[in-house]
Amino acid sequence: MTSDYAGLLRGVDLRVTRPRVAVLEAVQRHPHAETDTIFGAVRTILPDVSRQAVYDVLAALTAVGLVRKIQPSGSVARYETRVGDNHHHLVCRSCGTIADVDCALGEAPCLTPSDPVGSVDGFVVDEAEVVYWGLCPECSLKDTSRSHP
Amino acid sequence: MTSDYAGLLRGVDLRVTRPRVAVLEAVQRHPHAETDTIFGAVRTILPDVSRQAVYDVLAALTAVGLVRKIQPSGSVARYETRVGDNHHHLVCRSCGTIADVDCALGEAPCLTPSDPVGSVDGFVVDEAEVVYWGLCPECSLKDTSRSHP
DNA sequence: CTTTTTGCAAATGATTTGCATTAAC
DNA sequence: GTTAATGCAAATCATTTGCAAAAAG
Repeated sequence: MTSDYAGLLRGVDLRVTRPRVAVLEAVQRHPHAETDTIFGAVRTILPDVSRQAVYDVLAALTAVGLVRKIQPSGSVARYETRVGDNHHHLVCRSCGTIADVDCALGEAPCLTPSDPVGSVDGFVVDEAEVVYWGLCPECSLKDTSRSHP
Repeated sequence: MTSDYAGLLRGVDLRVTRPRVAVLEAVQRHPHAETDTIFGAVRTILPDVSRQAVYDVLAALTAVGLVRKIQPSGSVARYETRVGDNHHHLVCRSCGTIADVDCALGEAPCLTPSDPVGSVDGFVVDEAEVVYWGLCPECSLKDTSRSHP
């Protein structure tokens, strides 16, 4: 487990502050959490951090690549510390749960989305983002074939 | 070209109203347009439609599948009339332009995203949404290797 | 005529912005 | 001591909601 958060911050030339360490830890512990959850988790450790500080920290961490921001269609922003590898997400239409997928879905091979994948119609593509929509295990048991929760 | 908008509406049991026809036509003429653009286009035909009516119409049309709503990470909602086929999108990081991609990117095969693609980690997946991020032809000429516009 | 749509106005809610204060280095 | 981070308050802005008026079938 990478838990030397201070070291991570220094490694990217960011000042080590308690809010930053707390946010990093919160994101690590709550993968795919939205800001509100992260804010709550941070507050249990540092009761005085402001919501804006959390936004700012998340933006800073995202900018340097220590966390990844994900935001499937219209939903609120979510964050994860798993970065660098190119992985995708499964999103539950019913409860919003997100799970990681490595790259291949069943038999289909992935699209090698990391570094420059080439050009399409004159576009220079540098990333392929894949979101799989469906129902998570719990919801698919409940909702079997019904229209809406 | 499908331009029998009234017929399309009747076909899905939606009442034929001028705002609806105008919105359908506007989305047809401005693929990937955001609500504001659609609103403007509709207003050139029907100067009295309200913004809320446009939102409502778009929601209704989306619900019955006459238009598709797309919303790449955090950006505003956009709409297109190309529905039913499973196609993906190229999004320009710099100017926001969106282009359609059929399914394969260069050599990589697609992931057969339309109907049930199976289950992953207990998830029942019904759709794979792919967004290719990069620079459109114009922007890639301008921005060649510079950090930010 | 009955039900669906539209218009209007106000609310929501996540995120951003500007500036003074404070903490890191 | 400087510069970068934080706190605070107010602003933004797309989208939603609730209800009365108008139009479609």
